[in-house]
Amino acid sequence: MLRLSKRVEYGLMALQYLAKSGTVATTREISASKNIPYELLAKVMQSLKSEGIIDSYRGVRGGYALLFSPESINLSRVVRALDEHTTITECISPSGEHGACDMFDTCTIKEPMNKLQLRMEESMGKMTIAELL
Amino acid sequence: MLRLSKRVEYGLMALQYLAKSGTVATTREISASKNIPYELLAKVMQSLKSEGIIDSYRGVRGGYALLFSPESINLSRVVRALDEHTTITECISPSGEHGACDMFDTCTIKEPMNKLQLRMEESMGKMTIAELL
DNA sequence: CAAAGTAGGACTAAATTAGTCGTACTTGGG
DNA sequence: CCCAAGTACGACTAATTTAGTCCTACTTTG
Repeated sequence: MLRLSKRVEYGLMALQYLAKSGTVATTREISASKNIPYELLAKVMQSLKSEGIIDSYRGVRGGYALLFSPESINLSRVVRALDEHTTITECISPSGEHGACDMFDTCTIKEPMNKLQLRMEESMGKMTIAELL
Repeated sequence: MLRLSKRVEYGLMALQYLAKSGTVATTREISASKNIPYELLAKVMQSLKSEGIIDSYRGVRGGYALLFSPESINLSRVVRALDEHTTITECISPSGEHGACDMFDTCTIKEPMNKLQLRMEESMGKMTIAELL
C-alpha cells in the first residue's frame, strides 16, 4: 500500500543527479548512469517539468536542470507531480476536500482518514532533495 | 501510490465497529452494516486475528471482539496485519534492515528512503482506533 | 444433529503500474 | 540549410497487484 511507485523512485534519483551535477543533464545520461529505462524516465522528466520543478533545454546541447535549490524542493511536491494517487483514500481530493466515493454513505472513517492524510503529507513535505545528497 | 488498500479500509471500519459495540460482533453483521463484500471482510478479520488484534469465537453465538482497548491499537499495526507492502521501497525490509532489490547497486537513495519510511510509520503509529470513534 | 459461525485455499476479474514504440517538433553547429 | 542530438507526447502492451468470488471444511451452542 504505501509503496512508492517506480515513477517517484526514478524521479527522486533523477533530481538527486541534477542536484549533484548542478548543471544541465540529459535524460539519456541519467538513464544510463542510474540504470533506468530510458523511455520511462523521459516521461518522468516531462512530468517534473510540467509541475515546474525542472526546466528543459532543447536542441543539441539540451537537457534538464533544476529550477530551484535542492532545499526548496520537497518530496510531497515530487510525489504530486509523479503519482496519480496522491491521496490515502478515494474520497479525499488533492486540495483536502472530500470527493465522491462508492461508499460515501456507509463509510464512517472519512474524517480520521483526512487527518492521517495531512500528517503523511507533512512527513513528506519536511523532506527535501537536499537530504538526498 | 500512498493509497490505502481496501483491506486496510475495511479493517479499520470493522475495528471501529467492534470498538463502538464493545462486544462480540459477527462478520456478516459488520459486512451488512458497512456494505463490505462478506468474503473479503472475512479474510480481513482472519488477518486481524492472526496479528493478535482481535479474537474469534466460533459456533452459533460466535464472532469477533477486540483484544485490546481502542487506544492501544495503532494504525501502523493494522496496516502491517493487512498489507503485503508495508514498506515505501522494495529494499526496505519490515524490520528496518535492507533487503534485496534489482537496483541495489545503482540506487543512491536507499538511506533517505529509509529515513522517510520511519517518519511515515511514526505518523501512522501515533493514530489509534480510539481516534476513529 | 442442525444452524450459525469461523478457517482457509484456489481461482477469476479488475485495476493499476511499468515499460515499449512510433512519430513529431526544436535547436545549435557545420 | 540541413543534420544530429535533444525534448514532447500519445497509443499501445505487458506485468503486477489488488479486489472479489467460490467452495469445502471445521466448531460450537442449543
